[in-house]
Order: sequence, then C-alpha cells, then structure tokens
Amino acid sequence: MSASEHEDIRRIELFSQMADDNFKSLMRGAYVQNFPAQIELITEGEPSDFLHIVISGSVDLFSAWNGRDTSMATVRPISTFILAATIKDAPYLMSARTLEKSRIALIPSQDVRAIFDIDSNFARTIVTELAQCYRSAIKAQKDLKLRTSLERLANYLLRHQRHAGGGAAFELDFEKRRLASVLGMTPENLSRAFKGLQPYGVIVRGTRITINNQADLEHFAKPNPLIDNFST
Amino acid sequence: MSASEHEDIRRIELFSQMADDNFKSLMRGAYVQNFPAQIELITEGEPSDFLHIVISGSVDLFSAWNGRDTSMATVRPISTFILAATIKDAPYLMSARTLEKSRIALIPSQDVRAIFDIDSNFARTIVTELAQCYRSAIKAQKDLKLRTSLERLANYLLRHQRHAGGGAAFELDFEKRRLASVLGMTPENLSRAFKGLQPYGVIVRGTRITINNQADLEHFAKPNPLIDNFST
DNA sequence: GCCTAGCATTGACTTTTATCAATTTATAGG
DNA sequence: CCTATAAATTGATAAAAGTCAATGCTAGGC
Repeated sequence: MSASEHEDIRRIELFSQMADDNFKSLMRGAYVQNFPAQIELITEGEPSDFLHIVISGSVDLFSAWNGRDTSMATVRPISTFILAATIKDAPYLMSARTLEKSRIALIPSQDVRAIFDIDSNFARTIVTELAQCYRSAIKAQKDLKLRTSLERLANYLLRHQRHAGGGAAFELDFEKRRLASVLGMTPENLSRAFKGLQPYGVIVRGTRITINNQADLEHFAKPNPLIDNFST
Repeated sequence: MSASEHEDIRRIELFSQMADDNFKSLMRGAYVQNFPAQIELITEGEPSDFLHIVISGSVDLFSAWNGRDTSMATVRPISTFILAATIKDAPYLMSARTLEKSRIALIPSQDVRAIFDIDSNFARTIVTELAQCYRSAIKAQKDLKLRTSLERLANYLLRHQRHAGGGAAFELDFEKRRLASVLGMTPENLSRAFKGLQPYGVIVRGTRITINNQADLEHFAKPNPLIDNFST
C-alpha cells in the first residue's frame, strides 16, 4: 500500500480519530489488492474475516434469495463496508462484487476488534458509523414501505441531483438495470417509471437526466429529510 | 423506580457490562412513567432527548409519509429503543406509541452519551447492540425486496412459531391489522394471504395459528438464516 | 467502421397488491 | 348480557408491478 493510500484511509471518518500507533498497527496487518470488474469479493453467509475498504473503483452490495437477487447499496471510494459483520464476528448478510476495476484494502476483522477494545476514540467513531448505517437502513425501509416505485424514483432523482451539484441536468452514476434493482423494481418498470415522470418535467436521454420543472417534481416526490437526507 | 426495576434494567444486555457507578449515575437522571394505551411517546423528526426503555407493556415504532403510515417494529420488555438517535444526537426517524398500558423508563440522551465516553465496556455493548440493530434492518430490507407478501407472511409465521416454542399451534402476538402493516401489506391482503397459505397446512382461527404441515410450509417459505434469524 | 453482445425500451399480458364497500365477527363498556 | 365500536373478512374492481417476447440502441472489440 502506498503512503498516499495510507493517508487517504487515515482521512476516512472511521479512522480519523484513533491513536497513530493503533492506526499503524491496523495497517500493518492490512493488504491491498486490485480486482477486475465483476469479481465477487465476498459471498453472503461466509464468516467476516476482513473489513473491506474501497480505495478506487466501486463495489455493489447485493443479496440473493430463492433465485432472485437485489442490489442493496453501492460503495464508492473511500469508504468501508461490512463493518457490522466485522464487529459482531457474524456472517456477511450481503455479497459484494466489483462494478469496475477496483482497488480494495482488506483489514483482518480480528485486528479491528482488537484495536476497538483498546482505542476508545476508535470505538467512539465505530459507534457513530454504525448508528449512521442503521439510520440509513431504516430510511431505506421507509422508502420501500411508504412509497410506490414511481415515488422512489422521483425522490432518488432529487437526491442524486443534489449530490451531483444541484443543476437541472446531471448524469446517472450507474446502469439503469442496477438502479432498478436498488430501487426495488424491474428494469422494465424503471423504464416506464421514467416515462411516468415526464409529466413532471423529467427528461431522460441515455444516462443524462434533465429536470425541467423542479417545483413540479418536488411537489410530486414530496422529499422528506427523515427518508431522503442521508447525512443525518 | 423500584429496586427490582433497577435490577431488571441492569440485566438488559446494553447495561449489563458497565461499571456500577456509571449505571447508578445513569439511573439517577432517569425517570419512569406509566402511560395508557395508544399514547404517542415520541414523534419522528423531534430531537432525541431520551433513551427509552420499555419496562412493561409494549410499544409500536411506526413512521408516516404523505398520509400513509407503516409499523416498523414492536418493542417488548425489557428493551430499549431509539438508541441510534440518542447516540448520534439526531432526530428520531420513527414515532413510538404505546400499544397497551405501559411502563417506560426515560434516560436523558446526554447522560447516555456522557457515560458512553467514560465507560468503555458500555461503549462496547452499545456497538454490539447497534451492529445488531443494523443487521436486523438489513434483514428486514431483504425480506421486503426479495419476497412477495405471501412469502413474507409464511416466513413470519415460521419465525413466530419458533419464538413461541416450536409447537404446531401458537398465538399471534398482535392484531392482524398491525401484522399487516409490519409485513408491508394491507389488512385485506393479509386476510387473503392467510387463505393463500391454507394449501400449505396453515389454519387460522382468530389469533390462533396451527401449522398442520410443517414440511410443506417450510418448503414454500424457504426460510433463510440470513433473513429470518434475528439473533445473528 | 462494422459487428456483436448486452442493455434498454416497448407492447401484450399476468400476477400481485391496493382500494372501496359491504358484511360478519370479535371485543370492551355499561 | 347487551350494545356500540372496532377489527376482520369477503367480493368486486382498479392500480401497481412483474413477466415474456420482440425490437431498438449503444459501446467495446476487431
């Protein structure tokens, strides 16, 4: 792992507050690997041997049951995944695969747990992180249970627009088939949902979205910070 | 609060590992109140001033958006709720109401955060608890995204049967309308879903459920520990 | 620049789920 | 024990979402 990568990881919220020695100790046991696209990094049900950190590229967290599967989240640099399983020493609940060529750091779970026990600042940050993860999961559950797929798409677009800087036009950051899966619908249904948002001024050309009537779309979507604001 | 209540709370996983002084200090700031049924204890969006502990009775966590609402979970004695909001000092994501006459302990959130900072055993348990909560939320999300309502009901029955001791006959522990909401469907649809499970040997008489053909139902439900096992 | 594989879209249709209205059944007070 | 009230069920219908099949589009490999 390069020194600049160390720096990058150190700057992640999760590792920013811990003692220097402990961080170094964590990094000593860690190793970094480059993976091509579409590689399954972990499989749900397996023991959680490593905490993963995406350094570059992107990773899809997904889950399967009875022949169906669904995308749960996308992890982008620089952030960790599978923290809860690592901490609990419990099996992964989701599988992970690279979406593109990616560089991933792996920290042995037992090291994370050991440092957790001796570094209270680290423990503090882990708590904050887990609380955040939990709240995001609750928001996702509310999104699924309280909204139709059309409403979920509308709110997704507004969130993503904001994330992309707030302009009327922006690019989707992943394939539509995966967006459909993330939103809990089929690709066909997503296609029709985009059509269904045309009356509210949404224009789609490939991955480029233009929101022509912000007020109309917001009136339909009724975004709510208790569902759509990922930072609180 | 009575001495025996102190004992009961002390025995909760969350408080079992902390230093005695710190526990006493937490309890000093706490107070206990009796509430009648159907009282809204907290409202989503409000600041999280207290960590709540259900001592007796039961509490429904629910959420509303755009005129709809949905039950997210039921809290039964003795356990806490709204831990993540307390820790993050963030607004509640869910509202809570008593389902019956209930006795609730309230611990000021700032006290919890203060003790958290000085008691590493307490911090350790909070992390475990939050990781658990997060994983439960992920399981709920998988349940919603990967299964039809009939499958969710079938798996719910199997989980509940297990929880009730494993016998072929058992009682539902809450009203059907709320079960419907928890499972993400309408009461009408739940009624029909019960009918739809008849071919698999499920018999419903009021709140009493009998599973006549365990193997058949399990074959249909395909329960999976990564969705249905709440303890890992 | 062309070809090809995979993604996206569209149409026709089915299944699943929700909604509305009408009964029936259960339940808690008086 | 009766009655008022809410819950549960049922039927009819509508809306939402999924499936299947065909076609259009597009980006990467040669």
